[in-house]
Amino acid sequence: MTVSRVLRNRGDVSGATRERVLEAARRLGYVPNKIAGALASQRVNLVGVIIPSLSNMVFPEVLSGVSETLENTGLQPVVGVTNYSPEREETVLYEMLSWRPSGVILAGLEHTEAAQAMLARAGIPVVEIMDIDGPAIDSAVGISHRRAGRQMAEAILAAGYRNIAFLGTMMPYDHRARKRLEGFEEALAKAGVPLVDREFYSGGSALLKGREMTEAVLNRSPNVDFLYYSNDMIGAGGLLYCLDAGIDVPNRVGLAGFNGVELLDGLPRKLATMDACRREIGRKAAEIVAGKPHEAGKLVLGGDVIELFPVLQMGDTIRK
Amino acid sequence: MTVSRVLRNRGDVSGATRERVLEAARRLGYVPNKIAGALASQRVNLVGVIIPSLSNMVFPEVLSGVSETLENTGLQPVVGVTNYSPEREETVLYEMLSWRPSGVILAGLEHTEAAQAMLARAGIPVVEIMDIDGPAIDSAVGISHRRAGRQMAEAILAAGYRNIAFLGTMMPYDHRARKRLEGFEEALAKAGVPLVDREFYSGGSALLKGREMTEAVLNRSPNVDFLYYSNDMIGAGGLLYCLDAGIDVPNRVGLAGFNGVELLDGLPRKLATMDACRREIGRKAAEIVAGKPHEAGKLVLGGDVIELFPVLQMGDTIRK
DNA sequence: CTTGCGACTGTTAACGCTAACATATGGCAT
DNA sequence: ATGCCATATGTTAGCGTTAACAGTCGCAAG
Repeated sequence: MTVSRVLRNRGDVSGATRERVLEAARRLGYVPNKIAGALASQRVNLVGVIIPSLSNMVFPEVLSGVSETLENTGLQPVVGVTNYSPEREETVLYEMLSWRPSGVILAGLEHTEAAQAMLARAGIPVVEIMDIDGPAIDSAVGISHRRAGRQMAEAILAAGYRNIAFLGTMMPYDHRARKRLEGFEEALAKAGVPLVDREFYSGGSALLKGREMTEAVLNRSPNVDFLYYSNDMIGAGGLLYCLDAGIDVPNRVGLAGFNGVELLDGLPRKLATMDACRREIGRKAAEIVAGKPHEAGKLVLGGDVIELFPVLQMGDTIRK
Repeated sequence: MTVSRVLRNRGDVSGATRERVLEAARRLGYVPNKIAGALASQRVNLVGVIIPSLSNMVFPEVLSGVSETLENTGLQPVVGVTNYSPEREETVLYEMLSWRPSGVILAGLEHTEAAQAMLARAGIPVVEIMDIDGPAIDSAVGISHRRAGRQMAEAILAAGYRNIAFLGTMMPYDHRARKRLEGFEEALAKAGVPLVDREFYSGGSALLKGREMTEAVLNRSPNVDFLYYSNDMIGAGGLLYCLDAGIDVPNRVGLAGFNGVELLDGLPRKLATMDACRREIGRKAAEIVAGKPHEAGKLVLGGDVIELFPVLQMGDTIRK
């Protein structure tokens, strides 16, 4: 018990004993067994973070926000990756919940029924991030992708473009890209402007795909004067293609992406985009998880829904 | 006990009972408590993976390799990020070991003394990855960065460049970048060619930094005819800068990076680089961890050291 | 009819900690 | 001296599983 007290800095232990314990622990290379500790205390300092992918820069940045905020709370993030598969998400979630974490942060509002049931019964704070266009299980932090799509459409229309094409991922489970496109088309429709062309891809180097898709669209639909990309990486590829091909950007063709990735800063011309508040989302989500247990000891049922507002960055690829 | 047997598919249970158990579990939303399970069975299906960063594409790719291989073994990776800080690595490692994982995979051969002691005493497979230029605690999978630096230097010299500059990260703890530079300079020295200039950076958008550093170096040392970058991202920035500035690549100035990132495929010209075998390293490391326990039940002491050999890709930025 | 065995289910004692309570020890006011 | 409190340490009983072993039952072989 005294050892336990020393190692957790809890309760009174005399300086001399504390020293003796620490010295012995050091000498023996003793590492406490958190498994036993967690079982006994019914407390686990882990927070599950479930995201679709690590290979674009967006989720790692969310993760940074989470880690940053969790750092001083004694909580530790444990990440799981789903590859945009709902079944995989369910499995990962089950695995995580079986370790009884103090909270779960996961991307999106769409989950399998079983996953939703697990989350609802888990009795811990659950924060769904990135998206707020839909009902949340508990808390949510994110932006409205539908609104983001609308806003971009409005900006493009205001700049006078009328022959607009969409280029994006094929992933059927990238709900946020889907919602952006929906909002985008909705705003176009309201102005009586149809989407002239669309092109989808999956896998591969996004930058390269952006080039290829852009070439394909411009060849197929020579009258297109604006390309809206579902993410900045393919948008950057498209921009590089246009510059190579000597196409006048933004006069002959305008371009816009989504996310506001750092990479764009190094490009010859700045791509128009909307920053998705990734780091901020991570921070806020972590705050919710870290803050919840304090609230009167008993878990509050209805969670908070925090909407963030991405700002449109016009860059150099939409004509003024 | 019967429930435990059903849920783990172990031992004999009649079909009827099995069904009843599963149905009850479903109805109650029962999620087994792995903490208790792990304590009782002394088995934990987690593998700690400790890496310096998630924000360049290199470690996420290693992670993919690890996950891929672990997928069919019942083991689950748990990642920890150190931000290139040895102290943080020590903390993360301590935290991980306190959950008694089945193995640890961590980047690099350089660790604090305490961390080395913990690893040596942990009694589990330990795989140090990315680098093999130095003594390993147990197993290691990686490439020789010193050799990689040498190889690149030799290729550059063979192409006839003589006024060579190095551009890289400042991070004092990026030992692998340091070793590459050491190997590079060593090979140059052997040919009697000194490094003409060097420039370091830290933080910020790598692509943008690459541009800025390249501009700075070319202004400061106009006679420089080759730029060796410590990673592909800044190399790509440099390449974009040169193209923008109308500098003849590879004749007036040659360029080379390191890593072989996918991004390069989308660039207007292909940057010379060396692929660091990232995914393969992840796979091999995971195989070692997954394979170890089988070996006669008792942990083998001396681990394997697996050297991989990166291939030099000349791209379009070294003259033939 | 007994024996033995396989299929199935149950019992008991850990696993290594911590919450909660119990017990020493010493100082200080009464 | 007495009681009382604070400080310091010890004792006990779980936490929810699983390993190991102990039954029970039915059936086929001897």
